[in-house]
Amino acid sequence: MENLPPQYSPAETEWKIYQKWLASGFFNPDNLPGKRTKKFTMMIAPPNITGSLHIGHALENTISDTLVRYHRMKGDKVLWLPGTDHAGIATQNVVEKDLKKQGLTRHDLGKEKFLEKIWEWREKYGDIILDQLKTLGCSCDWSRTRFTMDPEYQEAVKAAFFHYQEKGLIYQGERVINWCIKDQTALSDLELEYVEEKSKLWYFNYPIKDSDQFVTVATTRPETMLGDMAVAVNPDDSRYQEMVSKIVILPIIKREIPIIADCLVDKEFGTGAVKVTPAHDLADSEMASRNNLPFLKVINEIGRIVNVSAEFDGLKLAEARAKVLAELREQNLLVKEEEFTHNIAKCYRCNSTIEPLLSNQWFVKMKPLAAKALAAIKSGEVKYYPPRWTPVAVDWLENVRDWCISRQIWWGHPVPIAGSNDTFDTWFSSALWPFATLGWPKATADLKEYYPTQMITSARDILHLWISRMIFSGLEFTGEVPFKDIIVHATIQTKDGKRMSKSLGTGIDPLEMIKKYGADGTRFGLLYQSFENQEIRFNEDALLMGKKFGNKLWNIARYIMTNVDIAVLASVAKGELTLADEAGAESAKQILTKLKETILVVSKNIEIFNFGNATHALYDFIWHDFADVYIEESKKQLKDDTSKDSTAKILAHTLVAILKLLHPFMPFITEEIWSQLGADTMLIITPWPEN
RNA sequence: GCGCGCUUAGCUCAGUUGGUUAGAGCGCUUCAUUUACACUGAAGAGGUCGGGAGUUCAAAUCUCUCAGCGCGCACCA
Repeated sequence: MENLPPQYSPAETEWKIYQKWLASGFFNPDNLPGKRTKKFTMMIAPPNITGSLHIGHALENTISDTLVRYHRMKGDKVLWLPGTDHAGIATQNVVEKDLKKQGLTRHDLGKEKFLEKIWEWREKYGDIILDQLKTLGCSCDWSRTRFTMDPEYQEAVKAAFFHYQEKGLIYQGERVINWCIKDQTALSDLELEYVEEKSKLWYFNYPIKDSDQFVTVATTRPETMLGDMAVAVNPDDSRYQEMVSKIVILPIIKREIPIIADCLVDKEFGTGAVKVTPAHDLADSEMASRNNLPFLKVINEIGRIVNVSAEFDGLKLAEARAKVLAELREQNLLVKEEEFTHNIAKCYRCNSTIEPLLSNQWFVKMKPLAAKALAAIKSGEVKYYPPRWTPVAVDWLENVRDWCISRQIWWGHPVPIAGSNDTFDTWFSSALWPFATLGWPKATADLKEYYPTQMITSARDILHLWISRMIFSGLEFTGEVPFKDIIVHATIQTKDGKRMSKSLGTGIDPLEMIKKYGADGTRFGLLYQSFENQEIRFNEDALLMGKKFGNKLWNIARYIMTNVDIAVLASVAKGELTLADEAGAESAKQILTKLKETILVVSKNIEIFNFGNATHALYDFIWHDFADVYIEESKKQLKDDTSKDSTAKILAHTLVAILKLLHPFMPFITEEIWSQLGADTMLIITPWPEN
C-alpha cells in the first residue's frame, strides 16, 4: 500500500473509526450479528457530573472497554451500559462554587432556581463526560445511557425505599450523626476522611459532691463539657471502684451528673475517666443509652452553642472553647494540658471539620443486608480481583453500622415520606445501579435479558461506599448478585507517589494525553503499567511507548500489505484461507509457535484481569519476535521462489492474528488497518483467534 | 491500636508453584541512513533484589525481625 504514510496519525483516524462503529450499531447488543447466546453485561461506574474525567477514569474505562471488546470478539452478546451519577453533595458544591463567582449563594436563588442551575450544569458536563469516553474509544451502548436522576430511576429509588420500609429495615430517629457544618447536612460513616492534626489534651478536675475530692477527666474538646451528663470509668478499673455512682458537680454549669461504669472506657487512655457528652459523641451516646442518661444538645447545626446559658448561647465553638478553658483555669480546675496528635473527621466533599451531633435522620438497618452480602462473598458468588480486597470488604460488612441515608441538601432524590426536607444519600441511588439502569422495579425485557451483570470495574476508594452496597442491594431487590467479578484497579498517583488532585494541579487530563499519544497509545500505555498493583505512579513515558508501538504496528502492516498479495490478505482476514501445517522453514515454525503462545498468554491474562502481562506479551511478540526477527527473515524468503508463498501466507496469518489480539487494547489503529485488508467486515465483531 | 500492600537497573515497573549468567520500557554509550518503520535497527554499560537473621543442596521468591512509604478499619475521649 504505497499510499499509506509511514507515520500513523491517531488524530485523523480515531474520530473517523469511531463514527464507523457508531454507524454499525454494534455497540448495541441487539444489533450484533450471528447467534450469540452467552451474555456479557457490564455497567459503567457512572462518573460524577461534577466535572470532566481524570486519568483514573481513563484507566478504569480502558480496562472495561478492553474486556467488553474481548467478549464481543469471543461471540458474546455484549452490553456495556454507560451513564452518569448526580453525585448529590459533590455536585451541589461545585455548582455553589460556580455561583459564588457571581457573588451568589444557593439561598439567593431559592431551591427551585438552584435546581434548575444544577440541571443546566448536568446537561453540559454530562455530555462532556460521555464525549470523553467516546474519545477514549469506549464501546458503550449509548442508546441505553442512564442518569441516576432519570424519571425511571427516581421510581427505582422510591421502590427501594418502600421495600425496605415494608421489611421494617427503615427507621427514623434522633441519633448522633456526622454533621457537616459547611454543607449543612448529615453524612454517613463512610463519607468522612480522617486527617491527623496536632491538638491538645486538656485535663479537668470535676469536683465530687459533698467532698473535697475530684475526678480528673481528659478531653480534646473542652467546649463539649457544656453538654456533659456523666463521667464514665471502666468497671474493672481498681482506681475508681469507690467513685462509681457518686455525683459530680459539673463545673461552670453546676449540673449534678453521676459517675458511671461502662466497659467502653479504655483504662489506659488519659486518666481512665472520661467525660460523657451524649449528644455530641457517638461512643458517648451509646454509653448514655445504656445508662439512661439524658441527651442535651449544646451545639447546633450552624456550629453555635445552644441550650446552655445566656453567656454561652450563640458563641462559636472556638469562642466557647476559649471561654470554658478560661473559666476552668480561673477556678483552678484545669490541671494539665499536653500536646496531642489525633485524627479529626473531615467532610469528604468539602474538607471541613465534622461535628457529631444529635439529629433526626433516616436510617437503614444494616445487619440483615450485610449478612446477605457476606454470604455471597464468602461463598465465592462474588469475587474480588486481586483477591486481597476480599477481607477488606468482609471486615467492613461484619462491623457495619446502620446507614444514615438522609441528607439535608437540595440536589438529590427526595425521601418519599419526609416532606421536602430530606434527600437521599447519593449512594442510596448508586447502590441500585446494576438493575435500576435496566428498568427495575419494572420487569422489563432488558432486566430479564441483561441482569445479572458479569463484572464491575472500580477504584478501591469506593469499595464500601458503592461496591458493597450494590452487592446487598442486588441480593435484596433481585435475589441475585449484581456481578460476579469485581476488578479493583490501581489508583494512579503522581510520579513521586502523591495523590492526584485537580485542586493541587497534580491531576492529568486524559484528553491532553490522547492528543499527544492518541487514544490507542494512551490506552496501551496505561494498561502496560497495570498489574495487580494498588498504585501506579504515573509514567508518561509509557504512553509515548504506546504511541510508538502503534506506529510500529502501522509499519508492519505497510510492509505486509506491500509485499503480500492483497487477495491472500483478504482471504486470510475473512477466514477462508487457513494455514497448512507444512510451514517448512525453521523461522516459520518458530514464529507460529510463538504466536500460539501469545494467543494463549493474552487470552489467559485478560481472563484474570492482568492487563500488564497481556500488553507486555503483545509488545514483545509483535515488536521483537515478529518485526525484528521474522519480518527481517521474510525479506530474503520473499525473494526465493520456493519459500515465498508460504512466507506470504504466514505474514498474512500473523498480521491478522495480531490485529485481533491487539484490538481490545488498541481498537482504533487495528480497525483502521483491518479496513485496508479487504475483509469486508469490521474487526470489532471478528472472532477472537483460537489457539 | 488492628489489618493490608509496597520497597528489584538512573527513573517507572515485571519476575508464575524457591532452581542455570535477575528482565522490560524510558534514559545513557557506541555503531548503522537512499531499509516497512529514526515514533527505526544492531551492540553495550548499568542491579551485593530496603537492612538484618533464619530454613534449604539452592532464596528476589519461604519464615522471623527492623526501617521507610502507601492504604483500609477503629467507640483515636
